[in-house]
Amino acid sequence: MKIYTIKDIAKLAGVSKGTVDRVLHKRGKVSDKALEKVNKVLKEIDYQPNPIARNLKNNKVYQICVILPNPEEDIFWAPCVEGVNQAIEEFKAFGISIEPYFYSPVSTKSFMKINEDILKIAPDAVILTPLFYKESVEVAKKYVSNDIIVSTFNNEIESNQTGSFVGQDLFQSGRVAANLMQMVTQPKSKIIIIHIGEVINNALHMQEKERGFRNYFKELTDTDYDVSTLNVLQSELDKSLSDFFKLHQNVSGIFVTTSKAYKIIEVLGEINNDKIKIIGYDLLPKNTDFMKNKNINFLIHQNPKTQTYLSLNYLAEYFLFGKDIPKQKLLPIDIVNSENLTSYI
Amino acid sequence: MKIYTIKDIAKLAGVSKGTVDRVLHKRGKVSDKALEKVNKVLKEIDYQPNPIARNLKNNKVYQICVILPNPEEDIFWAPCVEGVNQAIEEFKAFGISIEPYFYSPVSTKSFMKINEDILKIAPDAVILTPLFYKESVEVAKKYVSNDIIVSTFNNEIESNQTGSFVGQDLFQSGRVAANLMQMVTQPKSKIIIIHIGEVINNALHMQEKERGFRNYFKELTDTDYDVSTLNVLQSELDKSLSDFFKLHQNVSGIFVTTSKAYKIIEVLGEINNDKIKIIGYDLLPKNTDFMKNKNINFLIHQNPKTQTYLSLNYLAEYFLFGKDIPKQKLLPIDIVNSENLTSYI
DNA sequence: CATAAAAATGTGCTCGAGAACATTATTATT
DNA sequence: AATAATAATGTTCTCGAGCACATTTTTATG
Repeated sequence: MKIYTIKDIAKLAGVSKGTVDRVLHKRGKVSDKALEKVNKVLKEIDYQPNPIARNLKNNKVYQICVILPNPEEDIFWAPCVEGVNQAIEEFKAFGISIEPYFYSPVSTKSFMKINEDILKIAPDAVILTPLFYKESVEVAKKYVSNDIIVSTFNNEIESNQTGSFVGQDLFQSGRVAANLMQMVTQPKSKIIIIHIGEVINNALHMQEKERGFRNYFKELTDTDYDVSTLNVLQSELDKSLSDFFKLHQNVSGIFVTTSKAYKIIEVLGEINNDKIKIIGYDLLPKNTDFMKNKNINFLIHQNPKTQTYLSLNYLAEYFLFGKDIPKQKLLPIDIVNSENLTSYI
Repeated sequence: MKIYTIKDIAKLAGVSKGTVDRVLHKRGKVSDKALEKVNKVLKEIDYQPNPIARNLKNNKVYQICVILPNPEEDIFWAPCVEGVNQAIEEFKAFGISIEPYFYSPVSTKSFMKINEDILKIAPDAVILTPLFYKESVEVAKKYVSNDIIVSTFNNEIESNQTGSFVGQDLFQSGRVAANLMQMVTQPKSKIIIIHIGEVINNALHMQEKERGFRNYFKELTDTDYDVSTLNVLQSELDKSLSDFFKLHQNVSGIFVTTSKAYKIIEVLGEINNDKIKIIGYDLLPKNTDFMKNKNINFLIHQNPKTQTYLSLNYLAEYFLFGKDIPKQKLLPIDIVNSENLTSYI
């Protein structure tokens, strides 16, 4: 394998490297004769500019801001910080500066405040999780009009996003949960979908999961399951759940659409012990603990760490080597049980 | 964020960049006074050499050979070729030359032949799958003594390997299968472990999976399952299986330790239709087809493409940027059902 | 045909690390 | 104290791409 350089091409074409450069970058001022000579050589060889040399001259420090809900308020976001830290370590020697910024997941105000601050910093790119949909669309627009690349992860926004979206197909992940639920319960069972939130928000992602879950059972023509939905605030879970159980007996499966499945066990008590099958999301320590004692049957891993790291990786490779940023990357929907749990953490 | 260069350090320490370089690389010929001045500066700042500039001078083309069983003879290896091709595309501009070589998975002779050829080529690194254990240990030793880095994937060898091993914890993956089997069958069920091979070989990996599978059921004190093992040649499967079923009635689960689960359905016929639960390995087209019509319940994804790509990635980053090669990387044990299948391919 | 204007082409510098080579300072020996 | 020997330090070149600038060639105009 021979690596061709601009100098090689110049020699082969019988012109100077300046001319080759003008042809490669279509900067004009090249005679038809020279153009032809260079193009002929380019057709014969497979020239690819050395990405390392190309970058050397460009000794700019690129700045990327990652805007995250504070993991101290919602531990779900903690792995994202790990992803950020990993990327910081990996890319700092290449002149990529990455900084995390935290807002309160229950306060749109704090979210807007952080974004204003970051607009003033004027980084080269921002990565954000559109927890608050409307506000996110709004700030994304502002960033883009200031030539700041916007990448999103976890939740998508329908907007003229300039970076990537990294996440999961939530509808499909609902179907995955449904398939698992079918496997571990008997036909005609009673199943509850529970949305547990810290605030009552317009969370599209919960609805998508429910849609997928119900869609799967709707397709099963031979058996019919009794699926109902419960929408509760985390703080009111205790009362809501016992009220619900008074009305509905013999529940055999619970699908929790958020990362709060452990709350269910805390309320039901560990006495449940595999009578009611539970499927939830995310490998929070509390969830995995309950998984180890078989109180939670399956968890769907949304891989927040990889989501964050990958988003950063795309931006870094774009800045450093001019690689394309993929518009959308859907991560695998990982099914976790008590046995493959450790292989994911 | 300020990126410090050798020049910066030289200026701060009041010496020339030659002296700084000598300190950094411990090449001696530095007075105590100068050493102290430079070290003081180095202690204050976080200097990391620009990996890009460092590599620029070293315009060597690194050669990596990937030694694979021929995917035309066993389609399991086809994704590995994809992984190789992806790596070729990604790294060729950086001066990393990657070439796949194929041997017959049923012929140790062809394996040895390929390795002799590659020893003559004398690449910088080889990646191989130790399908034939003894022979692999032998060739690995030869490579290492010729200063050729050896990485392995899929199967590990206990040898003075100089590169990485990328694979899965096979014992644990057996446990994963067992947990799934328990979920989809009733207590006291009859379960068969089937090893289907193209040749009767000393395949450690099948045994590891069986060990894990049995280990899980042994731990269940409250219920006891009837687990038996069947070791068959692919060509004799039809007869062996019907013989087995004559002796054993009411089998409710089959765990296939290789990628040949589809063979079982081909023999049982699609009439089986969920009576016998089947768990197997690997997303071969034939397996995934049977998964879509719910004839196979779960597949464990060994991610051969990622295994190959990752092995190459480790080597590339080692050659290009001097990163450490991790000794061992265990990939997640992915559980695949009909719904998350597409998210993996 | 001379000269200016424009177009085409070539040259040389930059980036940061690293090392060969050149130069200066210090020590040893007579 | 003069000179050689050695140690210490500084200077300069390399790598490939890219671009500013210098130089040469071609075309236009009187």
